[in-house]
Amino acid sequence: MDGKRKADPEFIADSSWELGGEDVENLNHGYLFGSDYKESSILSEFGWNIPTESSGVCGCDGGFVDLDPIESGLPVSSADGCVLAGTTAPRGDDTSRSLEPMVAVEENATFASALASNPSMSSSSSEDPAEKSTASGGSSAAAAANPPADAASKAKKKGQKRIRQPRFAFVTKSEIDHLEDGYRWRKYGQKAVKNSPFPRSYYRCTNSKCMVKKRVERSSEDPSVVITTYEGQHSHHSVGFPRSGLVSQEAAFASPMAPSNSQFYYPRLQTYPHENSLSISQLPPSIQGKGGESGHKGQEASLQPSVGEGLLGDIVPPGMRNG
DNA sequence: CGTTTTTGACCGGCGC
DNA sequence: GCGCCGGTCAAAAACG
Repeated sequence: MDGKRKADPEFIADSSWELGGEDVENLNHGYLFGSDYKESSILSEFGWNIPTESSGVCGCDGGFVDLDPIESGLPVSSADGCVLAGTTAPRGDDTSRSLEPMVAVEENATFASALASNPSMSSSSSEDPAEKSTASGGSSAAAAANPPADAASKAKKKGQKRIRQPRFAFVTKSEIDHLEDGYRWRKYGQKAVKNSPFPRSYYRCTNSKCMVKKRVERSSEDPSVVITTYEGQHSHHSVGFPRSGLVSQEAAFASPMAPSNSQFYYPRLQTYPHENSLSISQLPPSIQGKGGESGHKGQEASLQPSVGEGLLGDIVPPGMRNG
């Protein structure tokens, strides 16, 4: 009707990156970044200091994969199978705009923790436009006070092009779409994705002052893969997330995946026996290829500590939790 | 009763 | 210029 506010002019709608189909099968835990950014840059923007050395979270050789989808054509996978997905490689269809940084994580949790280990960041990163000031419209919930972002205001101007703000995408193998990350989110929309049978869900932080948004979708190629994209930084503390099972899980994951020199550690994963998902590495070909939807948990159960409800744990980028 | 989810429609950008 | 698509809003419904 009348007032529909248009999308924020502030950010470009670029959801171009996508997981490489089969390549994703190997995805266990790794990090991926679009060619546009370098991991450090991206992370920095979010206030995350993740070591980009060669060791990543996973035990694989290269936890971090700096991919250049565009040029290489992507999906990259490390020898160990760490890997990754490509980002926006021009699929030919349409969206081939920009890439977003992507991180692949194993089951839900890992990356969260990893990131969590680096708490030093101020949310004052440079531009975190309050995402969209457009929100002014305020939907029902949060829109109340959006960060003053002057820039945002300006950027929002119609004539101006939105500044593309860095986004951080995580690829997780989980049956749960919405992984817990310590913050409360309110779903404000869902849309069918063109090349995927799975819809994409849009979430916004419930904190009235926080404009952080999150996009969650499943890979069309591999239903068991969930792609979570964060935008913006939280301007408040997290509500807290479950930390039970921390020890055991941590240990379990740590061994196999955490490199000794890595700063990452696998934190607390919560175990939800019934909800659990599968470990990527152990996915049967059937699923990997796209076998069937991941319908029920337990399918493959897992040899690894499975985390049931998607728990990202402290995934929240430090910068986002500054409050 | 308050909050969150669902769902259809609208807006803007981009490609053709 | 037109059509497609992603992203968001907002009213109603559902849920705790």
